Amino acid sequence: MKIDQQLDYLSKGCVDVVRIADLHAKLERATEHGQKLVVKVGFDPTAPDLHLGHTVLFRKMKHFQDLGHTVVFVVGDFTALIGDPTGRSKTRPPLTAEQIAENAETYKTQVFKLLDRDETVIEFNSRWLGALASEDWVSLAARYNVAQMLERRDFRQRYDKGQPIAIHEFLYPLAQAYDSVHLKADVELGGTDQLFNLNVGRDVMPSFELEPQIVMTVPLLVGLDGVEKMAKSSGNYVGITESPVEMFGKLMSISDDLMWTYYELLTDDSTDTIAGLKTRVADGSLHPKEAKVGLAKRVVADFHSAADANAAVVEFDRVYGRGERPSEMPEFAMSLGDEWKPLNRIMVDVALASSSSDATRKIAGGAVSIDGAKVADRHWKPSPGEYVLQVGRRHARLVVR
RNA sequence: GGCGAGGUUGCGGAGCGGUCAAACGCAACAGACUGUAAAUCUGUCGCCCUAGCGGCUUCGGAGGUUCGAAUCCUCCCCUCGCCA
Repeated sequence: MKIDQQLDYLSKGCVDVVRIADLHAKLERATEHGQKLVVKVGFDPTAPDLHLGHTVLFRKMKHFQDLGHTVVFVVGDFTALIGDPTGRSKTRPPLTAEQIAENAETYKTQVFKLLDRDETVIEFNSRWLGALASEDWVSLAARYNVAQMLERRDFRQRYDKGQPIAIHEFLYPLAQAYDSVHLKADVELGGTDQLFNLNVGRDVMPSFELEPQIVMTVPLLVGLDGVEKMAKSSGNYVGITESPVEMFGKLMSISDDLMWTYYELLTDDSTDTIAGLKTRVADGSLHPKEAKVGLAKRVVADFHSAADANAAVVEFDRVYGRGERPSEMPEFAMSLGDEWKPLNRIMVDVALASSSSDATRKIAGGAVSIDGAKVADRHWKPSPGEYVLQVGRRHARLVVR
């Protein structure tokens, strides 16, 4: 691949690249001498609830791996003691060594769905940060100054408002920078919120007689609603351990506009390829739905398998295209011997309604059907057998004995 | 520390003694249309039941005045502006 193509591939979707010319030079040199770049990415060992948003960064790591570079996955077990002051001022509860190990393990299993296990180096920064002597910390701290620290937005704001900034908070960026020094990083990747921290590494490295690392940031992924950033708490996320069918369905529900962002951040397609698809959709030669199916299949295949993705397409088509029943639905059993339950209560049990009042409304609104036939009576009495309860397109199977 | 504004159903925001489960907008949910897209239109949007001009719990918290309070009084808690 030509250097320019490499640059294009590596910087696709990135918000910041500091600096692109330096990256160009490094790539050139690496190619010439057959060397690999050391690409470093740090992770807080907090409980990972991974969703597609996190994979944007993983994928960027993969891109470097695709071009033969070495990716170092740094678990910030030492820096976690400080707690990154970025963003909210919430103090994080300290993690035990077991928790850290466990979280790191979870990360790994998820991350290796995208990354090549054999080509990824995993490090814990306590290994070198924990070994620093007091003199080393003094020396490290001497390489940066307060004015530089205050360039960071949240430090600046707090300082201006007279809110406290604990001294140890300044150590976080420095420790992270030292990671880069220790690893002799060529590139450090992170989210846009990490820009300052990454730049500190860049600033400090020359004083250790190292070439400053290239800093690259990837954006936050917008959630399914197309508005808020993807977050579990907003309910607009796709968890990477979700089933193929769920994942596929969620991706099919995004807007056409959002699809392009997802193409950019969740696939390895080149910017040219994506631009091509966009043109074809615009001129009508490619149906937007097909473009979306393509996207959804790719994502499902990444976290499951191609076969799972194909099965998800078939299933999706059956349920939403032809309105047939899904092959799998949550199943619930009830026994007629139990206390009598009206339909609205059953719906709550079957998780098709949040309360019996809600269920009643849905029945009154004509949204509920049993075995495909609309029900208007909330006192529907089941007799032994198997039923498919439905609220809109949501299904549940009820087994009565 | 001083002065001022305010805390209402997911959010925003009306209401200022009864007819208030509380206007309106957004979000959400369901229906129509469709490509589970967008846009649009319709309905719903506290909880409970044997479903009724039904019962119960809500308007920061605790008391009180009233036949009756989200609305009035007292105390408390919290938030936000401005001045020190």
